[in-house]
Amino acid sequence: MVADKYFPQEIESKWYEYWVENKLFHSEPDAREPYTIVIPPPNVTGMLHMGHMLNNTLQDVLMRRARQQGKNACWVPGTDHASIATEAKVVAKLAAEGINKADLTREEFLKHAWEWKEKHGGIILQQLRKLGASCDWDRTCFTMDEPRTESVIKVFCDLYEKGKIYRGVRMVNWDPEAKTALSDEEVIYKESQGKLYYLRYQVEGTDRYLIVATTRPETILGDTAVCLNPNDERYKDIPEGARVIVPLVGRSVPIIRDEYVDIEFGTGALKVTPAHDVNDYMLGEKYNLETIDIFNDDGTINDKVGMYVGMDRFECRKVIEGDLLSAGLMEKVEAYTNNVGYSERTGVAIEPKLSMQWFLSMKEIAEPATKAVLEDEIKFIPAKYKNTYRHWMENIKDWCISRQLWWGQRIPAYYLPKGGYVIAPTAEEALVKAREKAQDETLQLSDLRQDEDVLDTWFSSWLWPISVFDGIRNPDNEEIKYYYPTADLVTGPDIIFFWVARMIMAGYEYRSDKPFGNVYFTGIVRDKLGRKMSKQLGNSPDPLDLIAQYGADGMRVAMMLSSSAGNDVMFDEALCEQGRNFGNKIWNAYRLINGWDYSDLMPQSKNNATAVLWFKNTLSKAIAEIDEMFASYRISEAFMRIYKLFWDEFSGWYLEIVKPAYQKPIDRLTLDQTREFFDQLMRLIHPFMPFVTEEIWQDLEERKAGESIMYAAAPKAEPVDEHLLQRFDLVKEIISNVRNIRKQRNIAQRNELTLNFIADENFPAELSDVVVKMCNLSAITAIAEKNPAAESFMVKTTQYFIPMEDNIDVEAELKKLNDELAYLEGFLASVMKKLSNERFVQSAPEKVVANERAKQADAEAKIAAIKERMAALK
RNA sequence: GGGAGUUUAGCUCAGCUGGUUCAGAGCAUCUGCCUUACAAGCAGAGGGUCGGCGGUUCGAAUCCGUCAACUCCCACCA
Repeated sequence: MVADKYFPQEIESKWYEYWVENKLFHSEPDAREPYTIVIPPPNVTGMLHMGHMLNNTLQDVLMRRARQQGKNACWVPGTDHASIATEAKVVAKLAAEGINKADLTREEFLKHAWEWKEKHGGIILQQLRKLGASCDWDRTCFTMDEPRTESVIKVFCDLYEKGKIYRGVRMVNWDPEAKTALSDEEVIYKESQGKLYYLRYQVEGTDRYLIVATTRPETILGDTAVCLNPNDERYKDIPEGARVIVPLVGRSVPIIRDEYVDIEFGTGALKVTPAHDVNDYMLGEKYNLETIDIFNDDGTINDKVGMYVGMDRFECRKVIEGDLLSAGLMEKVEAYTNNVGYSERTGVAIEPKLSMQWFLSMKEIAEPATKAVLEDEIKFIPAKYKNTYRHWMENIKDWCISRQLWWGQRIPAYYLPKGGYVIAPTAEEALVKAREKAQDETLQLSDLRQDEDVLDTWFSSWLWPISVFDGIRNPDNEEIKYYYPTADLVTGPDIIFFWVARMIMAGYEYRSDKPFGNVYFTGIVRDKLGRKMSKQLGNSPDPLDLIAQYGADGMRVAMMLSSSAGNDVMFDEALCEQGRNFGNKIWNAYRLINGWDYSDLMPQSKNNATAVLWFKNTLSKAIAEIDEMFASYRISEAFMRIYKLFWDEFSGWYLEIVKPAYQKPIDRLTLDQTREFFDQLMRLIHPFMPFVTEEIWQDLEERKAGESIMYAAAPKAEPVDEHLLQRFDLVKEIISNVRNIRKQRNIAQRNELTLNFIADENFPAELSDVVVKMCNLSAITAIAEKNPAAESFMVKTTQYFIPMEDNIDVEAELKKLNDELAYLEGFLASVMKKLSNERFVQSAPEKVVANERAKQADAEAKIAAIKERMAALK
C-alpha cells in the first residue's frame, strides 16, 4: 500500500539503499551480452553541477534500459585526478594556511594533496547516488590509483620504446600562475581590448628610425631582430646588413627580410622576439637568431637584460610605455583588439615560452582513429561532430604531455649523472638500464635523478575505457575481453579533442579496437535566458537542492524534457516541477486502481473489454515507437512519448473508461488487465524515473526479496490493430463533441443525454458502449431522419444529434454549419485544383492521387450532409 | 581568416527519403470546473506568411541559390 500523497523524498533513499544492498548495480562477466558504459570521470574534488545531472541522467537511462533488455549492464564510475585544477586548489588551500608551495618538498606537498583528496574526493560520487545513478560502485576507479598509474607508466614506456614519445625544446603555452606548460587544447583565446604601440628603432649609424608596431612593448627586452618584407618599397633603401637599436635596451640587432611579414599590417616592420612568440620563434630558427628569454616562470622579468628585473609582465608593460614616451621612442599608441590566449584552468594570460618538454607524436596514432569515426565504426550522435573531429584529426599536432606539477603521474625518465636518460617503469629497472647505458656497473639508485614533471591528466584518462578493466597491465584478462569495447559514451562536445579523440587513439593502439560504439554528445546546460551556468553569474542552481525539492525523478525528467542530442539545454526550474507533477500523476493513477473493489462474479462489460483491447493496441504501438526512438538515440522524444502515453492515453482515456462508479466494484478480469498495464507502464517509465516506478512496482504484487523492476523485462510490442485504433479515434471525437455541447448548454455530466445518429459505415457501433459511458448517455440510437430539435455535430460522415427539450438556437447552429461548410468547400477546392491538374495526375505517385480522390469523395459527402441539415433547419 | 550548425506558436523543440487542410508536441496563456485518483488536477480555446528574397517542381517547412541574424569549432598577423 503506497502513501496517500506523493513525496518523492520519502521513497527515494529507501530504494537506492535497497538496490545497493542487493548488489543490483553490480556486474560480473557472464554468458549474457555485455552493455558497458564508463563514466566520464569528474574531477575528484569537484562538486556536482547541472552538466553532470544531464550527462549522468542520460547514462543511467541507457543503463537501466539495457538491464531491462536482458543485457549484462556495467557502468563503471570513477574520478579524475585533474592535475592542474586539483593542484591549484591545494596550493590555494595551503596559501590560506600561510604555507607556500615553494617551501615544501615534493613529498610534503603530495602528502597535503592526498589528504585533500581523501577529504573532498568522492563527494561528487556520493552526490551521484542522490540522482539514482546505477553505477557499479564496487568498480569505482580513480585515474591516479595504483592500477591506473601503473597503466599510464606502462603506456609511457611502451610509446617511448616505439619511438612515439620524444623530448625536446619547443615553444609551449606557459601558464605563469600554475607554472606549467599546457597543451594547445588547454588554451582559450578571447578577444581583449589592448593597445598597439608604435616604437621607434633607430637604424644604426643613421638618423633614420624604423617604426615597429607591437602589442607587447615589454618584450623589446628579448628582441633579437627586426623583420621587413623584401618586397616592401618603403624600405628598399635600407641596405643589406643594416642594424637597428632596440629602444631603451640599446642593443644592436640585425634587420632581416622575410615574406612572412605582412606589408599591410602596422608599418610593415616586425620586431622579432624568438623566445616569446611562436612565429618569431620560427623566424629565429630560420635566420639563426639569438634567443633571449626574459621571463621567470611566474611571468616576472628575469635578470638576463638587467632592466625591470622582478617586475610583473603587465606592470612592466605600463612602465615601459611611460619610459618609451619620455625617451621619445614612442611614435603613437592606438587602441587595438586582439586575441589573447588564456589558461583554461587558472584563467591567466598564456605566455609563449621555450622550454624542454615531452611530446607524443600523433600522426600515426591518429590514423586508425580518424578512419573509425569517418567510416562509422564509431558513431557520433549527432553526426555533425564528425566534421569537427575529422578536421582536428587531419591537422593534429604533437601532444605536449609533460606538466610542471607535482600532482599527477611522474614521468618515468631517469637522468644519468653524466648526461642522457633512460625510461623505465620503476627506479630499479631504470638502474639496470642506466648501468648498461653508461657502461658503469657502479651506478646506484641515488645517482639517478627522476624527471620532475608529471604527465598531462588526459594522458591518464585517455586509457580510461581500457584501464578500468585493467586491460593495459593484463591485456588478456577476462574482464577486458568481456566488457571491451564499451557500448556508449555520453559526454560533452567540449572535450571531443581532449578526451574522446584520444580515447579512440588509445583504443586502437592498445586493443586494436574501438573503445566504444557510440558517442552521444550532450549540450551545455544553460539558464532559461540562454546563458552558460556559472558561479560568477550565480545562475547555476545546486542540483542537490533541486533534488531535495522535486525529487530525483523530477530532476531526471527535467533533464529529459528539453535535451535532444547535441543541443544545449535551456534549464528552467519549471521543468523540475513538471517532472514532479508527472510523478504525482503516476502516483495518483496507482492509488486509483489500487483502491478499486473487485467482483469475481461480475462479467466483463463490453465497455471494459473494448477499453482493454484499445489500450493493449495503443500500448503496443507506443512501445514500437519508443523502441525505434531509443534505437536512434532520440531519448528525449522517447520520454515524451511515454509521458503522453501515460498521462493522456492511459490516465485520460483508459482509466476514465474503465473506472467503476462510486463505491461500485470492477470486474476481476478488467482489474487484472489494468494492473498488468500498470506493470508494463512502470517498466517503460523506469529508466527515466527509477524511484517512483520501483515503489509502485513493488506494491503491485508480492515480490521476492531482492527483486527489482530494474531487471523486469522491457515490454514488447505486439502487432497492432490499426483499424481498431482508427475506429477508436472516432469514439474520442464523438465524446469530445458531446462534451462541447454539454459545456455550451451548461448541462452537467450527471444529467443523462440521448444521442442519435444516422447510421453509416463511419459509426463505430462496435465501440459505442464507451461513448455511452463516457458521455453519460441514456441511450445511443440510430434514427432515419434528421432531427431539427437537436444539437448536432458530425464525425467523419456520420451525423449525430442530441435532442433538446428547449429550443435550439437556429441562428447559432446555422452559423456553425456555415463555417464548417466554408471550410469543407475550401478544402474540396484545393483537392479539385490538384486533381484537375493533368500534370499532377500524371506525375504524382498513384497512392497520392488515390488519396486525393478519397478526400474528394469524403468532402463531397460531408458537404451534401451539411446542406441537407441546413435546409432542415430553415 | 577558415569551417560547421541554427533560424518553425510567447518559450523549448519535433517535422526522417518533397505529397492528407501539414503546419505539430510539451510548457506557458485564456475560459469553465474543488466532478470522492490527482487543482501537482479535469474539460475546452486561442496562438505561427515555417528568418528574407529568388529558383527547381504538378506540388516546397522539406531540394538549390542568395542575403540576414545568432551559436559553436578551428587558426592566431605582430
